Amino acid sequence: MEIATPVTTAMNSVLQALPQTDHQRLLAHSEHVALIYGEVLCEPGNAIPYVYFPNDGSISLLTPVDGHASMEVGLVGREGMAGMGLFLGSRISPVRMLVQGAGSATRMRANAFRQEMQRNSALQRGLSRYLYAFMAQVAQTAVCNRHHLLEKRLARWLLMTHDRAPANEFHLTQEFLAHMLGVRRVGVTGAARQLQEQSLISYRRGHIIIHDRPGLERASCRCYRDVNTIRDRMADEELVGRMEGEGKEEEAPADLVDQLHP
Amino acid sequence: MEIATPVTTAMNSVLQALPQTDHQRLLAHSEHVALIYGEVLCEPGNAIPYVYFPNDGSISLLTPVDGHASMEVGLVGREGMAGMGLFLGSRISPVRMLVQGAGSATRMRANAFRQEMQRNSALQRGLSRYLYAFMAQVAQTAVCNRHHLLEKRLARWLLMTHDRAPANEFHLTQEFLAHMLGVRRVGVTGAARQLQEQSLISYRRGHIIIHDRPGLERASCRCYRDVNTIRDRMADEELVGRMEGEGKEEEAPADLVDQLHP
DNA sequence: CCGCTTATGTGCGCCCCCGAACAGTCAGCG
DNA sequence: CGCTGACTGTTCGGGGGCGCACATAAGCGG
Repeated sequence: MEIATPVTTAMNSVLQALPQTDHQRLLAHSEHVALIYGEVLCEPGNAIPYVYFPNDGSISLLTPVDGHASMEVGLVGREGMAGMGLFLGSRISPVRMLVQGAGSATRMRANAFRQEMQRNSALQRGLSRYLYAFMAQVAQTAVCNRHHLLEKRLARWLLMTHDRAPANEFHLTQEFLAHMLGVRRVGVTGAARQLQEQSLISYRRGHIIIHDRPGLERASCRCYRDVNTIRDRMADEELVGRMEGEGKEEEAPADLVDQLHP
Repeated sequence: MEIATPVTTAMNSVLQALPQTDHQRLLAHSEHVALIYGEVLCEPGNAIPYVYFPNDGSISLLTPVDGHASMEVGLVGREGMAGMGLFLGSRISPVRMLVQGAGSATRMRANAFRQEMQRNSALQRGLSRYLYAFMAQVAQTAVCNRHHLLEKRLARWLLMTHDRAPANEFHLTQEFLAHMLGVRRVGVTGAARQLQEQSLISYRRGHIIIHDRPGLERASCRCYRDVNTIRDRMADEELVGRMEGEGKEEEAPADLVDQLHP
């Protein structure tokens, strides 16, 4: 199951999965806000003012490098929440939170969230599951940065953004893209042109249109699929867990040699 | 505060921070095991048989790339636990768990851990805090992979391993190192020689000796320091939180332009 | 229609790292 | 003592991405 193709009336998945009463109480302490392209919701090292549950659009999490530059390590859409530091017991964000795809979100003040979280075990479970998937995303980004060509990474990035966007087209400059991917703008120019020559996308002065999603998936590295697989497996496991209770354990050791010399 | 220089009689920090009664009950369901260099504790996609609380030595977490190769995204020593998937509600590990520095650990079966975790809120808090620091480590690895030269990344890796090792020297081949860093072995040969020429380390047939730790820190990229800073800030925050209860919030928006054109 | 800003495109030299193949060297063991 | 396997060192061409500088073009306000 994918995040599904963009729809106009989306709703945050974490909130949606909550029992009705929990959901209502949480909404009572929240507000609905627009996410504006380029807006910075929190700087690294600062206290987190709000947590955000995106409905559509997406929030990019950026880690600083060498004190000044910064690049994307994860992307939050309606499948999750931005401000997970609070969930883990810190008021301080280690990352920059940047609106990368315009849209809307439900937001909640830090203190309200902390209180709600303590008494709402369904919310805890939902966010734990999300965190598992998110960590897989960050880890995959780490290896992807190291191994894959820019063109494939760009394709993956566009797919991830498209999954979380309300439409097939969105505002997005090459300068911005270069910043996210941690490369030069001219690098993006070249990679984007190659995707355009394959009729997968088209772009024009900060406006990108996705034409051929399946083609884009083929042009992307496996990381896109692998991250989705891990997320969906987690979701399946949750369902099974609810139905049959506790499962059984399993051993699975091997040796390094198998990896180094397959 | 650093992880501190290696000592012979170390104890896992997460366990140590628990109240006496919690600690005892947890140990009653655990066992002490040796960590053997090169041992694979869990393969990605498999059920997690045990969680490990290292006392000394370290466990490397590896994410697969393109289905076969895999490289390190995080390192677990006595500051944490391996098998965090269980903490987040999944029985399945998304990463390979590989013993990278020989030593010892306290381990616990998956089911026992899940039961203990549910009723032990001190353990939950401790692991949440650790997870926060660990996520920062993974995120930093992602940007580090993208931006920093091999020599600096190697220095960082050696420092991280040294922090978690019981001695100033440890078994470690260049082939292994190349695997962790996601580069060719010959690349490691060159980078390691440069560190050796600066008298920071010496190595010989799978045996590395750290000679000049401060020098190694200077040769490393800032990522080493930055990750430690985040971890320590989290620890401080926890102490303050315990003493004065709830704090106050803070706003901190800015604009992307500040980042792109500082 | 003009000029300014923003966004995209091109060219050039450079260098780190890649892939592959091969040579040297130490350790352990029969 | 010599064999064998494991570990380290060297070389070569190639290419992706870098930093820099400059050229073009689309939007926008006056």
